[in-house]
Amino acid sequence: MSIRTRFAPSPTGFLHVGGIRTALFGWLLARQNGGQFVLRIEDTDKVREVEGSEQHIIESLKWLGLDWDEGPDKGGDHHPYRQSERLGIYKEWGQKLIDSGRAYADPYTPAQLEEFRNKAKQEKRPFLFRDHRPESPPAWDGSQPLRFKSEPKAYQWHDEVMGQLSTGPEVVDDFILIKSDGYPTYNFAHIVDDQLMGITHVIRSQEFLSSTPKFLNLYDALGIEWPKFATLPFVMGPDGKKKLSKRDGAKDILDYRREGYLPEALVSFLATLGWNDGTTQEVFTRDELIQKFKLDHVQKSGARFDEQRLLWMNGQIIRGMSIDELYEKIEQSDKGYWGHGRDADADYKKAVLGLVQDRLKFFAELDQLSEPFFAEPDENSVKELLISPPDKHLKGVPAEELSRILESVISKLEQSDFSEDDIRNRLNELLAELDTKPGVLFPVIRIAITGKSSSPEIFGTLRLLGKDKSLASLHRASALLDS
RNA sequence: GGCCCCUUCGUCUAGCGGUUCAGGACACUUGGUUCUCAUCCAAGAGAUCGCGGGUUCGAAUCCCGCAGGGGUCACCA
Repeated sequence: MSIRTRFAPSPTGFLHVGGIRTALFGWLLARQNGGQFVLRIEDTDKVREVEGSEQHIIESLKWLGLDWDEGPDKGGDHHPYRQSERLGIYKEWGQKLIDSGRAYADPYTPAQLEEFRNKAKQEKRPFLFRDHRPESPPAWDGSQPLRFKSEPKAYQWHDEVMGQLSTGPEVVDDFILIKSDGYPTYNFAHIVDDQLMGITHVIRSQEFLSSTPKFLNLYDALGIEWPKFATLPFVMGPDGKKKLSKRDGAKDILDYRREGYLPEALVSFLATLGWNDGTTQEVFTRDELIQKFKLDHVQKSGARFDEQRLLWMNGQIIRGMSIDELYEKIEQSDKGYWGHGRDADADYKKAVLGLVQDRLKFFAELDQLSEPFFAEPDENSVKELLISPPDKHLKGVPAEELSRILESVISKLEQSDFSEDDIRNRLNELLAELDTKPGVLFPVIRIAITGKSSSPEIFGTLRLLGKDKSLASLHRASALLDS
């Protein structure tokens, strides 16, 4: 039988890395077995719904390359894929349960319920709704909540990640199937839909673990065979204590796109957050993941989300690309990353990439790193950096000395054909002639031509800037020192 | 509070009874790559495997307690 998994977010805002990882694992499982991945929107809570969420979720998944075979935007054999469009189905299934004596109308008001709860609390015993089952419940007319009539028993089941699990009958209680507004609860709707949609593996995060026995009781009442369960541990926030949440500042996954992270990096990072293939491999391509991913290698404990590691992984992938690949990626993502170089010539931009690739960790840094190649150095920065240099080699070198060095550089480079080799040779000559250290000469040149205290290596930078611009900048710096 | 889950370097993890006084990666420190930042390469520091009992010739690995953390007990998902 072919594997079918689903990702079933509720449209209550954006997706963060936690949600994406759940989607990713389901997607991987489906793809590696030639199965299907279904996207279902669980929009049964009209109060919490946030407009535009569905589109946002779809965009996030698409960006990461997690494609689905059936979903609200593309249909499928089990449509519709929005729960709000399936209300008739839930009603029908609710009726089935009433008919078989496994559901009843809940006659209590919220105030009455509250009273039951308080009383239980005072008596220091757990509250169970089934202790208050009405003797002769009213006929269900849709205005009352429809409740599941549970048959408490101890359960034992297998979880693909957590292993063997068990609980006693005390956790199985009567819960609401359909709310008084006519919408089903998650507890009911997901079971009906998973069944109807032929979902074979229910992959979800840990907060549902303790509800599972209730679900099992409902599967049994409906005569449905249990699917396989895979419960994923939480992705923890930076403090390592609590699960990552929007409340505590978890970022929208599309923020990473904005900052110029690569989907390949996010996918690899998220997959290895709580999973590994047992080797020392750290970065995986999508295809490798599809091939190697195993649910039983998933960690049981929560993993902290470490943005440092993501940054490193993104840099790794950027460095692994050819210049043409890198160029295309940036063009496709957002030309705005170029900033000052937005309108420059493609070949020139590629040459710039050749120099900055090694220090580029995410695309949003590109403007800052590449600025010297597109804009004249800022005079104030040049002045500042030469007169009170943070550079340890330059510290204490008198202005007259710097001025003298700059003039020698100018006269030396005026004779150069500005090939990289020639520049190197001539500057090496100059080092010998002036009896200065590279630690002094090179920073002076760097500051003069870039206005920055750090930049790519000096010979390549000079070559790419070209003779005219380089000399002009050197002249300007020299004049600044003299003034 | 009841129930359930979890517990190896700061972080992500390898490890599934012996070849491990615990291996890799991120981060950190130091050195090298004519200069900076970065990359790359080396090296270094960093975990008495939550604690206490067992079982065993032998335990991070099996069993039992305890502690700590988390989750859940909604007409939210």
